[in-house]
Amino acid sequence: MGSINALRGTKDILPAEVGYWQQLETIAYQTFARAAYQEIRTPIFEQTELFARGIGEATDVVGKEMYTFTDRGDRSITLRPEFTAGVVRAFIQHSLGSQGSVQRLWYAGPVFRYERPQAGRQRQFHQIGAELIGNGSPAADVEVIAIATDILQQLGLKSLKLDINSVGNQEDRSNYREALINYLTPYKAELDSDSQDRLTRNPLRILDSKNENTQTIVQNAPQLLDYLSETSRIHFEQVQGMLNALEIPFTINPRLVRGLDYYTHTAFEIQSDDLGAQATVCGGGRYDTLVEQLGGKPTPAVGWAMGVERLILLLEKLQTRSPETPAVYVVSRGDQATSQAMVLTQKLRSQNIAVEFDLTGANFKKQFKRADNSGAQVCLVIGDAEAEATTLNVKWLATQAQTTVTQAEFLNTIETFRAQLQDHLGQG
RNA sequence: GCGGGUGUAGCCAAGUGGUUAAGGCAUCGGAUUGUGGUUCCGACACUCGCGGGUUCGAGUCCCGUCAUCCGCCCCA
Repeated sequence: MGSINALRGTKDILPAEVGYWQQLETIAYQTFARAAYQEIRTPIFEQTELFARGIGEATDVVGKEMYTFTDRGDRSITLRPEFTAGVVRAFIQHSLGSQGSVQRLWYAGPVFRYERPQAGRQRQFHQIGAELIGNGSPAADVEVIAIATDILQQLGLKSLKLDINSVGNQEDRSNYREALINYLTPYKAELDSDSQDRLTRNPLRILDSKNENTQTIVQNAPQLLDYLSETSRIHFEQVQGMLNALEIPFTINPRLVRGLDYYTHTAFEIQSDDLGAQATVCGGGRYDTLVEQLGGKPTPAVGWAMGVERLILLLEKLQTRSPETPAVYVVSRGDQATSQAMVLTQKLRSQNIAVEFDLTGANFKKQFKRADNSGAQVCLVIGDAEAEATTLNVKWLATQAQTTVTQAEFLNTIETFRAQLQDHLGQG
């Protein structure tokens, strides 16, 4: 076949499933609006250095998953592998925090990672996320988590688990890192090969290895929570207290270590049991040093991102959504009739009634068959005879009841017609 | 990047080296040239993801490649 297909790891979102996307986007948009969050849109590509510095050179995302290329001006460009770095860059560039005010931001759009695709993992995928920049209180962490759980709940997604942890501040973490390396080094030979590599590069990630042997070794490792400073511990406890007050169930997972370098203090993840290996549906945390790291003033911040495709997978399992159907199907035959029918159709549409117009001019049998398949409640029919008399037939498909009215009268009583449609909708 | 499974029409598929590649759904045409959801008839894969090889003969076996799925890694 000489035809061209969508690239590996990319997908077309077809009409049959786009309803789920719209549902998700609508709910997210309304939830953000209620919480006084404003949308921000940043470029899809940025200087490579932004991500290298922001996400961390040692991370897998930067090390092996970025779509990086050189443009015609010899600049190194990268398709965004996540939103936070770009949003923070915009925050700094436009001095959004200059008044010392809090910025509550949300975003939605595609991101790109060069990975091997599997269920719930694509090379171009979509995220919806929130960033609260300029406030370091535990209440900020909780606000952001509450918005995430609110959205998921409105989507009707049950059996999701919220895990939280604290990775402390940078000092806590470097102390802990040292302790962990000291503990693990004697076992080095017994660790799985991935974990051996991570021992120097990113030892905290060894904690969540899936290798059984590694897990038994890690059982007795020192705990990150024991290395938290007084202020870090208090912060974490306050977060937990407020989550309890909001009756948002959570589990403390001391092994939860997120893969991006910028996290401090609170880290959290929301997972589903119904997605196989790619279980995380929402991930986020606090990142108090990132703004400064990217050249801004020291500014605390917290945020999360949701994976849209993974949520859609869950929604599809949960619901059978009927596709959008028109209320009215218009059938016509003959040039004059078709012209009159088109005028009627546009009038109805301008009155906010959903109308599908049959363009085929085929015999009435065919057109009625399509009318039936369309799911419309009512058929408007204009043939040669009706065109001659400037009338039309109104046929209710469920009852087969058909009446003839003049086109002028039909347009004058369009509100009555709409009410009849509502009645039929109501009977469902 | 590593390990394993799969790939026949728009969709679901039968096919286990031998004449013209079952069947179902959907679609289109007709029976019924102005009225639907039923029924009946007909059409719909010069070819089995793509390329090469073995063989008298390949959808079927082998190699490569692409895509997809599962797991690892990682993340949303």
